Amino acid sequence: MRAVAADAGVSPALVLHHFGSKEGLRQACDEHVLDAIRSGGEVDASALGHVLRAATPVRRYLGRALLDGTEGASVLFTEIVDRTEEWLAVGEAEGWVRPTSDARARAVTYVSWLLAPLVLGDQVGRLLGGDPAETATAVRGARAGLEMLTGGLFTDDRWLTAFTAVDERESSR
Amino acid sequence: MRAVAADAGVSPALVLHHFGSKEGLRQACDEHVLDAIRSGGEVDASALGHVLRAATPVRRYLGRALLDGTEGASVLFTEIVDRTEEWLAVGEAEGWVRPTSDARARAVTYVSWLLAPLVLGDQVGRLLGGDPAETATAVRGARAGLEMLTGGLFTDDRWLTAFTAVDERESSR
DNA sequence: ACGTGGACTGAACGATCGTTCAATACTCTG
DNA sequence: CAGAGTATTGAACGATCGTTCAGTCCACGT
Repeated sequence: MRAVAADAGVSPALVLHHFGSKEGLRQACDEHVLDAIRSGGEVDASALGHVLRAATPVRRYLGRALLDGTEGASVLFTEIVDRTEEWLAVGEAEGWVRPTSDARARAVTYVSWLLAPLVLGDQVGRLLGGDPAETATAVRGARAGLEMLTGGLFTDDRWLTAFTAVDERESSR
Repeated sequence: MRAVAADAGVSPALVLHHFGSKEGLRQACDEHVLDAIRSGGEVDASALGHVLRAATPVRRYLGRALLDGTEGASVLFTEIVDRTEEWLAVGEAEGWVRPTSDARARAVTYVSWLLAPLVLGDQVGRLLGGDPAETATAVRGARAGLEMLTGGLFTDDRWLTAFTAVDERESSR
């Protein structure tokens, strides 16, 4: 509270006066960040660019909220997953998305992948180029990701079959 | 400190006696979690199973450490990325990994994808089945991920070209 | 001009935090 | 059994936390 007030150049008491409590301020921050993300058009996979280009503070805050399980963040996550699942279903029907055995799991995993560089932004940025706030860094990772999603990373299904074997061995134990 | 001591059934003073300070306890936790992960054999992509099956508290702690930029967690992240890049290079040479235009970015993105369900474990678990601690839930997501990496998600390169177009338009502005 | 309401502040309160310290209980070695 | 070292504790200290409150300053409608 005192740090926030100092950054804003006001007294701690004023922050309380406007937001009621610390929790009130936190909810206001949630709404602000969530609105900032949603305002980038419809919340679906096409928002990729907006999310990746989001300013670093917003990225950090969203990552923290997602991890802490904030109610607003959970709602946003579910929202993105639902729309992504629909979007992938359309693609499947139109033939530009491969069929899957578990549409829900694929949508959830896809979204978590989409959000991964966002949550792990500091780590990714550190290894991909000095400035984590630099857009070019995020773009570089995004291109690498799209390459993997287009045509795949592996040329055969050796890891998929290996995983299946391991999984069956584990679960039968 | 007091909560940790209460959970351990001892006094707060004893925790300080053993770990010196709160920071000392935190570093000890870092080492414990990191060792627990590393003990699952070599730290490379084959550790996928171990990481995914790690107990939920460890997962949560690692996620938080990764996000907070703990030194130990940063070292671990870099370590995994380096070994993954080597591993992918071998696969590329042997023909079971597709070539890429940016090996480093691909390794970083791959690792962040690997860690995503781990960091976002609560969200993923919530949408994939009631119990986030349940192994079956993580396995379901892992299979969906491997499917996407094997043969790809998209059947053509429409999104890759679309992304390239958007990126060039943005960067020329 | 006046007063009413909201923006805004400084000081303080109680709670909680990490930490210190003297003192006690316990467990070995000689 | 005596003694040394370790484990363990309760109480307290100072710092920081979110919050309260009485009061000041300022803008604006009548």
